Amino acid sequence: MTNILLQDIYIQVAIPVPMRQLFTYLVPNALLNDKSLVGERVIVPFGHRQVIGIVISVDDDTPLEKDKLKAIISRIDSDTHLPAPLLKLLTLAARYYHHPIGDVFQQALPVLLRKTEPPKKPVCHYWQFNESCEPTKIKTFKQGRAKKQIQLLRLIENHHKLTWPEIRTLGYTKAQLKSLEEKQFISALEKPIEVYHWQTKYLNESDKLNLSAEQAVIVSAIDQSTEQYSCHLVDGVTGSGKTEVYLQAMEKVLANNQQVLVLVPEIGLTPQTLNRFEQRFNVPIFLHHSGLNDKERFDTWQSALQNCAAIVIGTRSAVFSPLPKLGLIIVDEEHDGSFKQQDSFRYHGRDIAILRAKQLNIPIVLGSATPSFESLQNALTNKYHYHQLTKRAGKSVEAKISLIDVANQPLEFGLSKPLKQLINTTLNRGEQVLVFLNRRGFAPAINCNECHWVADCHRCNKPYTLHRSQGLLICHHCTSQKRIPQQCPDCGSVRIKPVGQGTEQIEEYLTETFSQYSTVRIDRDSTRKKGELAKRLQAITDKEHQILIGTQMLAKGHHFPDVTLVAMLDIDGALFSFDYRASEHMAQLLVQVAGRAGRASKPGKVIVQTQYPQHPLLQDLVNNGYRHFAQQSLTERKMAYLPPFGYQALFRAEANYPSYPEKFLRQLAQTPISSCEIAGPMPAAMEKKAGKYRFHLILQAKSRPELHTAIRQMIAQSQQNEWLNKVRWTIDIDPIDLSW
DNA sequence: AGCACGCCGACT
DNA sequence: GTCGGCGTGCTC
Repeated sequence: MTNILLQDIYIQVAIPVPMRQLFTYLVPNALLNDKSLVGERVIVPFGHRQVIGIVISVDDDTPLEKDKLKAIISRIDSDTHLPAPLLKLLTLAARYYHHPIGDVFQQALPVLLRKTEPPKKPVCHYWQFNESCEPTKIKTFKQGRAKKQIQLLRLIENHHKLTWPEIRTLGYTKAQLKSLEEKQFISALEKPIEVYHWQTKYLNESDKLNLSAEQAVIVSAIDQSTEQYSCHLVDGVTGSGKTEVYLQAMEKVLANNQQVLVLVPEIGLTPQTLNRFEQRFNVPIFLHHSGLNDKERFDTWQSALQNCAAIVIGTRSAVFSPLPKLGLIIVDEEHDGSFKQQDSFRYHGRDIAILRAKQLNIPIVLGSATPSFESLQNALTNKYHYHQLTKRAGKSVEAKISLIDVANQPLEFGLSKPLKQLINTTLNRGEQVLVFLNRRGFAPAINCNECHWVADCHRCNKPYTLHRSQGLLICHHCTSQKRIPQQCPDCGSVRIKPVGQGTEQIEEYLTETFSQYSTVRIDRDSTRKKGELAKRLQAITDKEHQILIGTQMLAKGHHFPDVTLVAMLDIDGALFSFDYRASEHMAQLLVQVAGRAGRASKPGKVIVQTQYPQHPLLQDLVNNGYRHFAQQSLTERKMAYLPPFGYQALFRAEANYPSYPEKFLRQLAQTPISSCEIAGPMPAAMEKKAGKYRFHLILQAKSRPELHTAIRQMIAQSQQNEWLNKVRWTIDIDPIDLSW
């Protein structure tokens, strides 16, 4: 390592370690060329190993001791150079969330960029119906027994072409595909992905709908601000035509040869969304979600970067797609909690999207039937353009919500008599019923009827959930499993019984009670298998089932026009939660579930079972609707300086011993800071989880700058904290779930 | 997060 | 005697 060969060029590199800093390196003369280093990946010596880092900036001087610096080993020169705006976005995000910058880059980039060898240029593999094969051969095949293959063939026929990721998401295997290919019903095609250029036939006009007056106003508002930042909140009930607004807003942007980014809450929604977009636009569309493997994700990333993708549809992390010609961002179901990452780098996909739109000077559209209170507040104070879609397409009416008081009446498996009667009459009319219970498993606990012993998970100190179909007790907090005990370990009694109801139990009960009808359950357990969710949803649409039971999975995206009765069994928990957001989430869930049901000719009805029918929150929601409810809650939050009127940060610390996290946070709370309130340290609502003891410290300020200054002071102080190395700790900016 | 260094227990 | 347990400290 001689310094003679080195020119005075110092680069700041983001290294994948959990440290809130950049590392400075020298660049040997031999590695300099006319390409800018900024945004490039480099291999650097780091401690006793070599790692891949990303160059954040280039300087010609450094305050560090120059002879202690190391030189980079090599540059990974390829076509994976990060565009400057994305680099800036990630740097800003790291600063805003006070998260280690190396980790921010690592999480935002596809895993394959962690490797030195970048995979080759993506090609698009797809399967197409073979027009030249004999119709008679197909006819006989379709009457045959290879059910899955027949379904798949039909799908490929209907879609003209399907790619492997799409086929896999729909629940089919490579084997089934190969088999169809061997029979020559379909053929595999591949083509290199090309740079996208606007073409006259990019739009399928025949698919286009006429806009209502309300919709037209929104579209023209967005169209008028294409060259500048503007945020549009589209507040519209289910079926009011939000998607059509998105599509027509995208039209101008695509015609302008720009790219569009669409964020959706979960993968469950992507195939549908893709379908609708593909029918309208003849442009390359790429998906980005957790169902893709590393190669596929990299393909999307690369295609976006090379301007081969016109539209990227994806979940939370798609907000970091490199889109050099991004012209519009759409965040669908913006209120959805899944936009917030709930571990390590706790960013909010929607908020990053807004930051990105501001940075690029482009419009962004947030859509929801139940906007988050933050967004509503921004709309009411004119930070966002607020658009309401009040009319449902066609003549359908919004479902009416009514309450059933269950405080003084016996329940059978969680269902009241009047509710059972309603279910019965609805089924007899030949209509479908949806029973909603946000608790999977058979029962949320089991206990001993003699000594009141409860089976608790020892790692979390919380009751095990009984999963009877699997014959197991499963802890929903740490996923640990245990056999069901035959005897009470305390008193030896065999009278061990389930307590309370979960979806599994309700399904069993309803199947027995209404045995002439078919029942289907939709929750994480019953849809674990790939394609199972799509299959069950299709079966519901095909009216194979009359009774639908499910958790909040049922509240997302899908519409069930033949469901005319929605029953919500247990929402009381949210009425008395210490978490001030619980009621917001309850209201959103209720309105979302209600929106799943009914159509013009058959309006839906929503029944909520509650012990507290007079509770002001419920009364307000039922009588005055979501928006009034939201405004009431916002008034209350304003008085208490709660978000969005105050700004919060949550420090979490955990360790294997209960005293460490508390001591660490107590010392952290001693940091001299101004204009911020500190609450805690207090044990987390789940003090013990997966064997670790957890404490919280909440910081609250009346302005963001004050909050960030205080956090910076506390981070600086934490270096001297004597318990620092005994705990793991993280910062959560704008925390949503305070319970863990 | 890795990875090395270092200082104590149960093995051939 | 030493293999390896994981506590501690460092990384431009």
